[in-house]
Amino acid sequence: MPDLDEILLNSPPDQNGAFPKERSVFPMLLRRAWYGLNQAFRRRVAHLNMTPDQYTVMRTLAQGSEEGLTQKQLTSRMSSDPNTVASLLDRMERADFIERKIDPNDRRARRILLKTYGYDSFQQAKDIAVELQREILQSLSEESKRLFLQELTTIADACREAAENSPRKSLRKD
Amino acid sequence: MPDLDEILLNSPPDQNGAFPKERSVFPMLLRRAWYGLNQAFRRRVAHLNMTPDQYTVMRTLAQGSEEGLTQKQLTSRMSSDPNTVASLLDRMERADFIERKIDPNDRRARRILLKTYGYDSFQQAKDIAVELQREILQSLSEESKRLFLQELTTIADACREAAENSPRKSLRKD
DNA sequence: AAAAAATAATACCTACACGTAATAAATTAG
DNA sequence: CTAATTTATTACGTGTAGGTATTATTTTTT
Repeated sequence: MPDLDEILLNSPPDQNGAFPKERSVFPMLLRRAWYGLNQAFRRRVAHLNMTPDQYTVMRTLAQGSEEGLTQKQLTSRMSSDPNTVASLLDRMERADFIERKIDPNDRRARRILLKTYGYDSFQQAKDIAVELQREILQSLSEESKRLFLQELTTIADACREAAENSPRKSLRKD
Repeated sequence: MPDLDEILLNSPPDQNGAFPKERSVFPMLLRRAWYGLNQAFRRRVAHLNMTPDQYTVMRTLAQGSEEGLTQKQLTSRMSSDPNTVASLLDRMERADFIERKIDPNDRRARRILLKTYGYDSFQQAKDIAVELQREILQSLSEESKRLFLQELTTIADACREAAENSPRKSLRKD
């Protein structure tokens, strides 16, 4: 007795009436893609003593303004969470990748800056990231790739949207 | 000075010559989609005292055979890792969702079975999962949805492939 | 301008990802 | 048939996701 998801989304049963062994349901596919991508990248940059998420921070910083980004800005640009970003930055500070400076305009905020060592490590990791991305996207034709990235943009926005419309507990102020 | 990824993958600059604020690079999009999906689902099933990954376990078990699955099988079907699955199952056992029985044919292996409470919780979560999925995929036309799931299957496989071709450290036996 | 509300970050907690090493049972080799 | 090897799981460590509560500073209200 297949579930609803299967009826909605799965590939049709094969000649034996069995469903293909790897479920083609959307969350499962996204899971496979995300974990696969991360595992590949984690292994390829391990020698730089850097993790995939730390690379994401550096990449975001490198694209940010000269005066650095606040943790708030980082959190938003990375589609992440303030708690996660804070502990990520703790480790990156200890690793000498970045430094935190208090924002002169708002002393609650900290501006995050890439240090020289961080920037150099980032440059090396970037080549690896670009190559990995190329390898993976190569599995689609030029046309499919274009469509896929477009559709994925729509889906990513819909996921964000769904998250925002699913309140944490209660947003009521009693 | 935009990086290579931008040249390869980003949307073109807007009228002011600036790149759109949300990067359209593949890993960033995948990140947004995955975290958004999980956050939405986590919040919607929080009242069932269940996490997204625990749901994935239950879903996989519910689709498995009558005699349950071994942790090895679970790990593979979830595209996960033996360590992660072991600790996930520890918590689910304590929560009374599942039970572990030693496989009579291979006493190294444990067969995981959904308990009644787990099955009932799963049934409730499933409706929420199906609805969420519907909401998200609704953002694409029928045709785009079909194409997208097809392309995502290809990409997910390519990611898995890349991970497997990126060895952990050395696989040489000296 | 003092009190109240909002905001940036942290502290602390549980859950998960995944690496290395250990353990135990099954399989294979000599 | 015992020894070496492979295999399923666990033990333990570090890093990330994200929840609630607290702290420090701004901004708003009266």
